[in-house]
Formats: sequence, structure tokens, C-alpha cells
Amino acid sequence: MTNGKRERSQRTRAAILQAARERFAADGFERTTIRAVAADAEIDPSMVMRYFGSKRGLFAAAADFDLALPDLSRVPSDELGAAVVDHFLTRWEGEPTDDSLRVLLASAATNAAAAAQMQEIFRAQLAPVVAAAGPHDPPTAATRAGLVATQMLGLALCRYVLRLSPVVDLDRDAVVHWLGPVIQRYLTEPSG
Amino acid sequence: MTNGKRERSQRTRAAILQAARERFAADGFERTTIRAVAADAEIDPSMVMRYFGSKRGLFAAAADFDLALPDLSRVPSDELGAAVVDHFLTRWEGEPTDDSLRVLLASAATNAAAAAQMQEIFRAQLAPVVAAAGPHDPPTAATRAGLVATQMLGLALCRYVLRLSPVVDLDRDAVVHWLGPVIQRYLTEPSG
DNA sequence: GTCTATAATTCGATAGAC
DNA sequence: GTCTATCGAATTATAGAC
Repeated sequence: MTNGKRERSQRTRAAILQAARERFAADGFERTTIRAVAADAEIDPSMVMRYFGSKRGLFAAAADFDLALPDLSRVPSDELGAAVVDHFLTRWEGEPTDDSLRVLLASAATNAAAAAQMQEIFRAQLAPVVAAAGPHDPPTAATRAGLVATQMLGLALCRYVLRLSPVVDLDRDAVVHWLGPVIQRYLTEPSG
Repeated sequence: MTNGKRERSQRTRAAILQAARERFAADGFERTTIRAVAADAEIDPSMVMRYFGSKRGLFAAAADFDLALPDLSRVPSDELGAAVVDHFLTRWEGEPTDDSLRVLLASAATNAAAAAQMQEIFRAQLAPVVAAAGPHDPPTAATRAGLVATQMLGLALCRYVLRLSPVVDLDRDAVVHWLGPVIQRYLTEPSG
């Protein structure tokens, strides 16, 4: 394959992936059609099959992402909660916006593979960072990570998916003000 | 119509509705088929159409529910958080279990009507109870209700839909212990 | 009230020309 | 690599017999 063709192939692949992320995030797995993704990417539907094999393969590629959490062991212990909340807000509302979490949120409720992927992301990415934030059993780091997930995913659900107006209307500082101490408690409070 | 026929009709309708709630809760709106609901209810698919008009009509009937929140103005102010968390746990895990919230959660991400219904339930049922819990602006009762929604819906999402194991493994007392103070703060902390 | 039969769509996936 | 054409399956919804 020539370099020109390879570059074009990579561009096509990237265009498909971007269109797929937007569709999956907006409509979920079931309602997203390969035909619609192809139309958004301005290519033929059969190309989606060629590049990703199947609708499930396309979804797996679109939903693969990295929380990119910072190393909490370097954050002052009394600022852990605010740091975590701020990080997620940046990740979800920064430029350019990454739709990957919304892809998973919109599909995890009705797609076992998506739910499993969400579980794995929090197990493999959030729990170790929580553990590294400091020794504080009980409860275990896994339990603390689960508690953090209830609040952060609940925020994402209400703010980006359900779009509950009082939650959408909170500005960034207000979100950190209200959720920061909650996450702080989940990360550091000793008893369980 | 004779009384016998009317009773039978009511039983059929109730059987359809129960089967629909289970299917919608487990699979969401898109993946749930009228055929599957009818098979579960052991009746003909066309009967579902006769009773509920359309798949959307069936969903609307299955997703209609009442949070049945208690009057918080009668709860001691320092027990508000624990009372709310305990109420939701009873509502979601009591006998018999009511799947209605899971019906909405599983569909709200990909179904605009479901998201709107969820918004309306929290606006019409949660916000007034929060307001009645006592005067405490700012922030407004709507904002406080929104914050409560982020934590309680996040719990429901992680515990019942995603089934994150650390969250599933928490017993009732642990949930109240961890979330109670969070809800307490969202309901009563003055500054905003 | 309950059923059969089917209309009318839509989708994922494949085959194969170029 | 890209496209046309189409298969086979599944769905909602309707029409009408009994």
C-alpha cells in the first residue's frame, strides 16, 4: 500500500470513528445504525463493515477510552476531592470534548458488553488511583472507588444525559463546591 | 360487557403491564419487543396493541410511577439525609420490588420521552418535598433537588443497572452510612 | 376479545464488480 | 479501497375472520 493510500485509509477510519462516537453518544447502541454513521462520515456503509467488522466491533472501538486520571498521591490530602471533581469536569467539558463516556453511559443500560466495559474501566483505572491516594482501610479502595463512581456517574447522568435543568445550570465552581467535599469524604473518611 | 369479561380484561392488562415493566427494565425501550412482552404475559402480540395502542403507549404506562416520598417537614432536621436514603432503598428494594425507576433509567439515555418523563418526576415530586423540608435559600430547592438526584440516581445506576460489584456489595446500613450525610448536606447546607 | 395473516419498513451483513 | 445490489431476518402495526 502506498503512503497516500494509507493516509487516506487512516483519515477514513478516523472519520468513521468520530461519527460513530457522536451517534452512539446521542442514540445508544440499538438506535445507532451503521447506515447513519456512514452517512455522517460521508462514506459507504459497507466501508464501516470493512474497517470494523461488525456493529459490535465499531462500538468497542468507539467506547474504548482512558479516564487519564492524575496521580492522586501527589495531591495534598485535603484537596483530593476537589482535584477529582475538577479533573472529571475538564475531561468531560474541555476542548475538544470527548464523547466516549457518554457513549458508554447511553449504551450501558441496555448492552451487556457496554456495562462490562464500564465496570472494567472503573476497576482498572479508578480503583488503583484511589488506592494510591493513600492507605485507609477500611473500607477498601474498591469500595471507595465504587462510592466515587455513584456520585460522578450520577452527575454525568443528570448533567449530560437527562439534562436536568438545575444540574445543567450549575457552573463549574458550583459543581466543585458541592461535590468536592463528597468525593473527599468517600476517599478519606476512615470508618466504614 | 359482563363483569366476568371485565375482570378478565383487567387481569390481562395487568399481566401485560407487569411483563412490560420487567422487559423494559432489563432491556430498555429499543430492545424490548411487543412480541416478547406478549410471550411473557402468555397472550397474543396483537392484544398488546389493543390495550395500549402502540409500543410508546405501553412504555408510557409502564414508566408511570410515584416516588411516594414522605413529608420531610415532619422529619427531625438532622435526620433528613438518612430518611431520604432509607426511603429510596425501601422503594427500590422492598417487597414487592417496583421496577418503574429501572424502566426509566434503562431507557432515558436513548429515549427523549423517557428522559422528559424522568425530568418531570423529579421536578414535580422531589423538588416540592425538598422545598417543604424547610426554607434554606440559597441555593433554591430546585438546585438542592438536582444535587440529590445526582447522588441517588448515580447510586441506582451503579447498583441496579451497571451492577458495579463494590456498590452492589454494600448492605443497606452501609449505603445509609455513606450517602446519608451527603444528602443531608445537599438538603441543608446554607451556602451555595 | 382473541387470533391469523400479512403489509410495510428497516437493518446487519455479504457477494462481487470495478 | 470503494461501490452497487441484495439477502435474510426482525420489527411495528394493521386488517379482518371467528
